Amino acid sequence: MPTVPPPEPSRQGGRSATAFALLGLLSLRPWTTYELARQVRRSLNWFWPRAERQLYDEPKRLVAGGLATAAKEHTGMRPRTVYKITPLGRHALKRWLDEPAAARTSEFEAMLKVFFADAGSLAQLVTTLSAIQHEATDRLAELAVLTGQALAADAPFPKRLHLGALTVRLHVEQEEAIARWAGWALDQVSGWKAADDPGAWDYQGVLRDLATRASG
Amino acid sequence: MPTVPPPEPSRQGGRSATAFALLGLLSLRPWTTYELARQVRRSLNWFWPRAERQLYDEPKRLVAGGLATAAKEHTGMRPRTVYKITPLGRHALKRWLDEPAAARTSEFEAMLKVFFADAGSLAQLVTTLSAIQHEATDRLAELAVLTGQALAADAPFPKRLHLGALTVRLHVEQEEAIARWAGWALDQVSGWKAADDPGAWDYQGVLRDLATRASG
DNA sequence: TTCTCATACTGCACTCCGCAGTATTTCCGA
DNA sequence: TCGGAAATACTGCGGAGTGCAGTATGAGAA
Repeated sequence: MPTVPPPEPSRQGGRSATAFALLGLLSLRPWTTYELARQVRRSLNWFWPRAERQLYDEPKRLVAGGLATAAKEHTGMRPRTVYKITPLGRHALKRWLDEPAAARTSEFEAMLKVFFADAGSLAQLVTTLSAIQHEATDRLAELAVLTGQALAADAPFPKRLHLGALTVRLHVEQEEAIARWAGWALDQVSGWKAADDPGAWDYQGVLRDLATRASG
Repeated sequence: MPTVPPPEPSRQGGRSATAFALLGLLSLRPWTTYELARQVRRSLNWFWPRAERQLYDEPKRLVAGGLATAAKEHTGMRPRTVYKITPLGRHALKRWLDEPAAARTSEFEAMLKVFFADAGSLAQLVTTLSAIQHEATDRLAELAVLTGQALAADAPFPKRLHLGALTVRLHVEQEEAIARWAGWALDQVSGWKAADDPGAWDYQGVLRDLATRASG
């Protein structure tokens, strides 16, 4: 038996997940690029963050592939482009749902600083941990606002709230987990002598606990 | 008075966080690029994933900036490069710890599929949720192995285990949170009529609950 | 009427990635 | 002891994605 060459599935016609993210939004209604950018920032940013710059290029590729159409419109002298999904686009979207998704990845520079904290001072470590905690509580506040808006009577897509409820719940739990962890970590390091000297802190006990939790 | 030009702090001499990730490893001991790549895969991959390709280019930039030195060695005919941190490199690493870290971001394509699940079938949604759950439990198993290895008597950096304990604990809790969420989500959708029709499911109740949790 | 903010983009340089390609060495089993 | 697989040790290329700067017009508020 050969050892695992399952070659990373090479997506739907070679299109990126970003393409399908935008196609997904286009399946709800037509948008201008600017609106698309705002919507990505509001919702998709939580699990598929992309720079605004990208959001001006990607729809052009969708049009080139026949998954969307572009209509040039005007607001006075100012031109704008409105994108609309095609039947081919809807079909591609459905098929994309069947393909295995890429593995989750996250970039967390602050954890890099925690991991290499022994190159600096205990004060630096405490500052980094506090910043992590702040970021998490800020995001929780943002999620609260978002959820409130979604519940308002004039919210944009009432027929899709069930999916919003699923996704938002994950993000709230993630942020809660991070905030809790940061609080715990701050508590633990308060007993350390230095960033490279945990004093009497029982890290072995913590690790043993994690080893069993993770395998159970 | 001008409005907000606090220009994003433009990292330590314009170097990327990836540069400091490798510099952090080099602060522990000298490594060859290949070893560096393996170590990044084993540890940093959890919070700072980078492709192997990148890890062959980045050390060259460190050398160009005087933060590391490169020594050409040989294993028989096969050449290899060993990188070593310089005093300037250690200094830069310390100063990097003082700068605010970039915001956390995560790419989670499967959640994109959950969010746009109403473009497809309920079966597709269930498959996606199961895959998410599997990925989380796989990672928990991986973390258990890693933790076990770290506790072994001949583990590589015994003086740094306290930092490992902090970081691993976050990852375990994150994966647990995702696995729990996926289980809950599978349970909820089992009562749905279709991906675009949640039947009698009380998503409003879920959202109201989240709104208060997130703001509390 | 002036100023600010929102709208609506493009170009450029750079980082980073995936893939393919090219060697050599080491190890393990037949 | 010989052969093949896996580990070691890289480079080149094209494309995705980013951040920043730059260029307009329109709408609303002071």
